[in-house]
Amino acid sequence: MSESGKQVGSKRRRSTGSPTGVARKEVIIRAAATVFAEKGFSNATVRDIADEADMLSGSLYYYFDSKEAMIEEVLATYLDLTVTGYQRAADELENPAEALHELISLALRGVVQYRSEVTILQNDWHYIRPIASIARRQREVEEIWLSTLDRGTKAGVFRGDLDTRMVYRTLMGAIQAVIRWYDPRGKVTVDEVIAVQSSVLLDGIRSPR
Amino acid sequence: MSESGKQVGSKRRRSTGSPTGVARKEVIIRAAATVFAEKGFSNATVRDIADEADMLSGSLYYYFDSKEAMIEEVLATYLDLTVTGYQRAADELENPAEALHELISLALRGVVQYRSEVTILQNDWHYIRPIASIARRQREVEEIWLSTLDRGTKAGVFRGDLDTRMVYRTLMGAIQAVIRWYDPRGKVTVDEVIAVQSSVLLDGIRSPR
DNA sequence: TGGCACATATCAAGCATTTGCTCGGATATC
DNA sequence: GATATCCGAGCAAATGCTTGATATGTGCCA
Repeated sequence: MSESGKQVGSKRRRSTGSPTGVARKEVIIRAAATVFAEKGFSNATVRDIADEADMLSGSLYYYFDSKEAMIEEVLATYLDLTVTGYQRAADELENPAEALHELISLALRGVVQYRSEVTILQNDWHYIRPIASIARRQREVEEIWLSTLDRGTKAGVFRGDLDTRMVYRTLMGAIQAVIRWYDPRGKVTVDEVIAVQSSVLLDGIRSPR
Repeated sequence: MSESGKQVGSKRRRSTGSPTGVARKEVIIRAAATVFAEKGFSNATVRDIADEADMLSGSLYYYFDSKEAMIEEVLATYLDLTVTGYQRAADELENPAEALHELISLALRGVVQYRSEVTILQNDWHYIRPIASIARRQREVEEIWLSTLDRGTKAGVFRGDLDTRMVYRTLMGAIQAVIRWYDPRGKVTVDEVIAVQSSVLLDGIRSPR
């Protein structure tokens, strides 16, 4: 928020080749994401972030109003992508089981791809919860999942004896916890994780034949 | 660590009635647990803890060497109770499905009962991971669960096509996430949560008949 | 019983460091 | 020369922890 017209210089490039304008801001955001994920929000210093972005801490404040404004922008992009991704999947797939499988798959790929963002979102939940713009988007996510689950229950594909919201939270808990143990450099592939989790979770809520 | 003979005064009680010795230490530990859970480790100040324990920050250092020593003791008790509880359940119940059901149930009750400790364990995982004594106990927990799962797989009760460790982490993720949404003052009882989660998770890994 | 030495427990004050953030000025680009 | 960008220095507040003094209750011996 409170962006002005400073993007004017975004297309310029100084002879040294170091980024300016929007590009520089992106560098800072990436640096902040890395540092926040590594040390946690309140333990990461603006000096750490500046180091990672190859500048001095004072210079950060040319682009951001505060440390908190940085975390907000770090998470905004990820949440936007997530919401629109879920929305499309839920809209396009009529079969509720297929839709849910796709949601689970998308969620897991997101967790792996946006490792820093998800880590921050979990570890610094206390800090983040009060930020309205982020809470709103998480509510949107919840609604998409809930409606998919409800759709499946009404269609008789999913068991009807379970509280939908509780099921949602159970699924999300299992999925998001992946961030704490999955090692992208290890032997296990994302697809294997998707296979195991969607298998366990889907079988757990499917109607008994 | 490095306790001397200061427990001599544990049974004493000064005329004011304020606790001393071991009792006072317990008060501080409870205060620290509350504050750490509320604000996160690095954001909680020793002055916050002292306030909660009705004393001045300097006095804390009569009982503890450092702020980090406090979080260590806060978690030690909870982890001890958890490990022994799991161990007994796994030993006593021969039927793997029953044993796993009991483990899930114990875990969920623990999450609700030791809310502060579990919250800390999750939010400040970065701080805590390096603490050897805690990492060791968490490994013990993992082993108990894994052996129960393996037992069930060998007995044909649980599906054999899933990586056991991945299943364990999926279950644990779902269970521990409960801390973020369960409200003990709400309408939902712990038993209902146990019912839903054990139902979903157990059905998810049970062998198809 | 009274009084004294002692260990326990807490305070009050403050020190050194770290932290988020500010600001005037330098530098480069057009 | 104007604009965009970044530096360098530093300030005010907060934080973990230390320290010397002080109070409080206990055991002991005359």
